[in-house]
Amino acid sequence: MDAIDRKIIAALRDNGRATYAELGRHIGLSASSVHERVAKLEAAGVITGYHAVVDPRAVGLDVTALVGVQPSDTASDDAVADALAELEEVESCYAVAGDDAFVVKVRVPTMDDLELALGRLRRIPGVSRTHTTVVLSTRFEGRPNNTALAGGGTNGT
Amino acid sequence: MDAIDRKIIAALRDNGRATYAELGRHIGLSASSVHERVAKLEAAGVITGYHAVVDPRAVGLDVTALVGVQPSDTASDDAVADALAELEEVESCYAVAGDDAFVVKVRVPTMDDLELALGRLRRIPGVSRTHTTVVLSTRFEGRPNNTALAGGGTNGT
DNA sequence: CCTGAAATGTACCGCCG
DNA sequence: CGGCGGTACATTTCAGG
Repeated sequence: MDAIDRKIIAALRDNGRATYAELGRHIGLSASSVHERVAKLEAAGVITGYHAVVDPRAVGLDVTALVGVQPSDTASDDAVADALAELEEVESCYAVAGDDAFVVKVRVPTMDDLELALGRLRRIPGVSRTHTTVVLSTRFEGRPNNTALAGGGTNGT
Repeated sequence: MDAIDRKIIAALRDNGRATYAELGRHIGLSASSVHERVAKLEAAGVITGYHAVVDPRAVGLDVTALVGVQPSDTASDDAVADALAELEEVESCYAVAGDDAFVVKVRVPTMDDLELALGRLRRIPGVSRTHTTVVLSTRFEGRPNNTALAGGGTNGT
């Protein structure tokens, strides 16, 4: 993982559909070399996938909420996390330090759906309490973070 | 925005580098038709971009935290949001209802860097208080949510 | 890491239902 | 209007050096 890999990663994070030829031109490498490096980055698990990003509101997901989930002592965290993963409305799930065991991001079409989703959350065996923070607006999200990339990386290999 | 568009969106969210030919085969449409539909979805702002997803730990971002930010009364929320956007460590920023005005997701290499980042956060003019929740593990993140896609769409046009 | 060449895919055209 | 086929062009994806 050298400076060229970091450039490739930055470029692909910016435009996941960039062609290898395009990347090569931008970096000063042949398309085949870029292809080979990308394949290695994928195989090494550095690049985990490519995804189209869809405007949530354009597909009717107008309500976002961050929900703290507090399990009762009787349930294992893993079991609760698995149950959370079953709920389609739960987009992300973090195990956290602090008052709650998990914080999840929920996205639903309407407030009514949020109420339904929270009901489903609370019906999960072992969930004793939820603490909901409604998102009023998303200022920015999933922005590239090159702190480590620029700083010269760790050695994954 | 019909059922075919929704299939295309779902497929591209799953694999953002899928070729038009591939999408066409999977859906039962010619590559040119898929190309035209995707172009329209991009122009309409439904698909906002394509991005490679990088394993944060593979690039040395080992620490994640959710930070509630409480501005003082003297600063406008927009000014604070702009200042938050200046910090590279801040990956996402949500304006929220509740005790805090914003919740931001911060990613940094180490705990020391988290301390530094929180210091920078608090030095933003108008930020009076921060409340940090350290993420112990990311169970899943940015998962597709087809609640609305499946449920029949809104009319963006 | 590059060159070269065959297979594949894209992008744009007019045409059709 | 949306979908289809065809074609020149670009890209991918091998081989080998």
